Amino acid sequence: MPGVRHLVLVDISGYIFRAFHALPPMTRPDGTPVNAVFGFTQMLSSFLAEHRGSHLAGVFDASRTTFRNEFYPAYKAHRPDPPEELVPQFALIREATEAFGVAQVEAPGFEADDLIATYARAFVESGGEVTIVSSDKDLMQLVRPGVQMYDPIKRRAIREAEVAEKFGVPPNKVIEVQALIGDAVDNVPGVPKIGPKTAAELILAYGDLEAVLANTAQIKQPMRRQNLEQYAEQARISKRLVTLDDQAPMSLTIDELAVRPPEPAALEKFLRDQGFRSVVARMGLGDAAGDSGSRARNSAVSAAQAAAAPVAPADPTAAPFGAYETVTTPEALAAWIAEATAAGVVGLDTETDSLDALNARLVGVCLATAPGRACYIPLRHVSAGASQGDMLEVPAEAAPPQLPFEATMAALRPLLEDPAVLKVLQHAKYDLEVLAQPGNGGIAVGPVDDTMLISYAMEAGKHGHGMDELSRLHLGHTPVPYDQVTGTGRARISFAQVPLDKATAYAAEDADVTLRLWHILRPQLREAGALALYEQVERRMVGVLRDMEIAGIKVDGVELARIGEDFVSRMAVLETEIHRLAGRVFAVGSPKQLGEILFDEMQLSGGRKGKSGAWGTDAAVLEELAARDVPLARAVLDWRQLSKLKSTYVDGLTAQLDPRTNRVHTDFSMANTSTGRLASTEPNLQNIPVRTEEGQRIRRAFVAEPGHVLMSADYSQIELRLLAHLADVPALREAFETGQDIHSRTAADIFRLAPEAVDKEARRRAKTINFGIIYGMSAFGLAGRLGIGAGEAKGIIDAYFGQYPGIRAAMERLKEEARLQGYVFTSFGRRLWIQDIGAKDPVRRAGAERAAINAPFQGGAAEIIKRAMVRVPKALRDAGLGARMLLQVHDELVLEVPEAEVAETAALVRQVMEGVATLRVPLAVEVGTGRSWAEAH
DNA sequence: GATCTCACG
DNA sequence: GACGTACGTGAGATCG
Repeated sequence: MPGVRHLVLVDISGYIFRAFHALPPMTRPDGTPVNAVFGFTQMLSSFLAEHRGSHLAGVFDASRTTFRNEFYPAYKAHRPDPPEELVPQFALIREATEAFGVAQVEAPGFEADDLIATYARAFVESGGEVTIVSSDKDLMQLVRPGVQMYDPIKRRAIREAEVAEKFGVPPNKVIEVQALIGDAVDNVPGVPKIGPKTAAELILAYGDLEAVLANTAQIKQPMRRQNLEQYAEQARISKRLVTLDDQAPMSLTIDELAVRPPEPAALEKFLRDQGFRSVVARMGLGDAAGDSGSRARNSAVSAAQAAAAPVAPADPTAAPFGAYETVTTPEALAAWIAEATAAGVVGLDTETDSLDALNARLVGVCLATAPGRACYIPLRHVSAGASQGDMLEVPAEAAPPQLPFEATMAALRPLLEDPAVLKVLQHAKYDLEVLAQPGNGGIAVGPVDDTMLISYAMEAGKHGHGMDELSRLHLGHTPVPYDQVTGTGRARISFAQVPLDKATAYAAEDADVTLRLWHILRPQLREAGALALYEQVERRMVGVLRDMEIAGIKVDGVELARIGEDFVSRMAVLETEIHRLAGRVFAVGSPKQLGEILFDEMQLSGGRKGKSGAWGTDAAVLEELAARDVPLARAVLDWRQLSKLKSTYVDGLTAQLDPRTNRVHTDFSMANTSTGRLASTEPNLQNIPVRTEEGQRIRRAFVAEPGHVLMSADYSQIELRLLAHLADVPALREAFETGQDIHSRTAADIFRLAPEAVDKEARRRAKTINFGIIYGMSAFGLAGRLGIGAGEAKGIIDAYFGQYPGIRAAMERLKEEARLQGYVFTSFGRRLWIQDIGAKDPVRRAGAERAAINAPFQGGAAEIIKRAMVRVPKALRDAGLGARMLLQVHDELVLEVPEAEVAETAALVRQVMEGVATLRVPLAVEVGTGRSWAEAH
């Protein structure tokens, strides 16, 4: 607010250590570690963008010894030296502070905390307000009216309520409580056996430390009373140690802390020297903010917004919902198009008769130009009574009045393709595919923002990203449910049959909600540190995946049918055999009946009941029985394999085949996984069989068009490379750098074998543990998988951590980070929220900790391949090559390549894929080609 | 609709 | 001392 004096005090010394431990290692191109510097610049830039005060200072610790050591020499005495990787960062952070134009405050003999106390007091006395940027509990004693704290990592304010939650007492009683508790890390002794709960209880009961000490006689617990009496003096010393001195010398006057604007050129130079291009872009410095298209858009948007601002600065949460217009005249249409063009940013939604974008018919289009202001343009509605079959030839008098399709799309095209008008959609890929179809206008919509992806870029794993959920979350509004408009089950009607008033209420609201969400979420990208991820990865993936889905992949349906017949006849033989071995006829596909036969009727041992009380009969159980010569188990395993392949792949894929092209088109979902991976549905083409001979036959049915081959390019050991990078394991780095077999190398290291002495079994064990590590596996889990005792497994794990000590530390760091913040980061800065990390149930919490360990590896790999997917199509175009990307399977890209261009394409694809990230280890890509996917692999 | 099972990385 | 035990997905079948 203008006129209010507001001092921001940044506890830089405190922040440095926390950022160093919270962030994954990062280095400058010259090898200097810079993760804390990066965290600091990122924090400072986003904090300052949001909360610029009138006065600003960065506060540092000047020296290790302070006035407290004079009366208590042990205070903070055995603090370890800062980690080697942190030392060079101190000076850089000073430079950063300078570059940001932030005044620096320090004083010999005083801690940063004392200076913060001093400046806060002085500033409040002068009538201003103070925000302390820190999460240090020792500063919480300073919170009071006019003084608040702000936790820069959790990004939340710390006021009286938060302090009371932490200490159980109000801020003015914090030092009393701390005096009793002490602090092991800082060597503040406190009173033995008194922890946070007891201390708060005592202080609440008696008022302060001296009152507690004066009334020990009343304390019922003998040990507690005795400790309080015996260590009274120690408690008094503790109180002096934790009490901040608000009369420290002030090296700068308050006036000298008045905010001065940073010098952009100096700041940009500093940031570029560190390689922090994303921070440069985020701060709008220099010319790093994306391609020319987005610049054109940005300027157009800001110009339009500036023009529109005095007219309708509608609050995205406050404007009323529901007053929408149905557009049925050319004049109204022209007015909406003009309004949207002038606004520069427009909410857009399409209504269709199918969720399958490639076969959907466009039924209507919605535009939203401001919160609460939206319209629906019906195009292909039919009479409510018309059945689906009538839709194409419905009598003209039966349809509601609406604009003609072709002319309307022609009128909309300039708007939808206007590079100066940003189109905002929820789940843009769907609408873009619909509109790209020739029968639906054949419009190439752009530029586009996608609220679903904006949300996903910031909060993957925290919640879903569907429109209804986002609307409830951010707007506090539940949109009209789709089912309420069309009905459900047998009574469900096509959207084309929905009467125009109901259709408008539903459809225009979607566009309205989408635009409102954009107004709220888009500005958050910057402060969430997710802007680069969104702009450079997620946003560009929309078009890439649209093209892949439209391309599809060819499947030999005739071959599939042959395979199916073979499977059916073999299943029949097996079924007869199974019934004979079981002694009676039963449904082989029923796990319930199978369990009863094996464990009740045949009385076999080794059965396990699940939580529902049913016998478990999964493959692990049956394999165990088969190994004990139970022929029924083997027969069922064989039957199940064929059954799975037949129903899911032979029949499932056949049903999805487009009969005109013999291709299947999957739908890649972009915002479903908690790790940043894609998922593939209807059909899922990311789980096509590969591991068994029978499964390979399915894969052989995926083929290239004549004159082409399929090319498979997959990242070799990408997650283990990320492990070597993230945990910085010299042995693993060396192995990857020199192209050794990573599992053999691990075997040699942990079993202490000469390289030539590593046999298959040793390698297999090492492989199991290597993968187990990135899943957070326990000794128990390893024992189960290796079929060895828990003791032996523990020995192997100990040997592993002994050889690769960085790994244990990295695992602990990830768990701690997740516990502290609720999320972890990938190496590329994506935030992945970990569900259940704060769960009371220890089993669920342990599961969440494993997820926290796995997430950066799975998520990091996902991000690497996404970056490659953004670059490969452009590289192919630039090189004049005719290959198309068809599929992504987590670490693999499948392309369809003209036969004559195989060698050139392979080299280019590999070069792009290997070059998308610079880790401490090289990326390696293996490329194969063949007529079928099986051969290419 | 919940549960089990199994296909993939 | 007991608990349960490797991460992330999607699809099909059975059963209540």
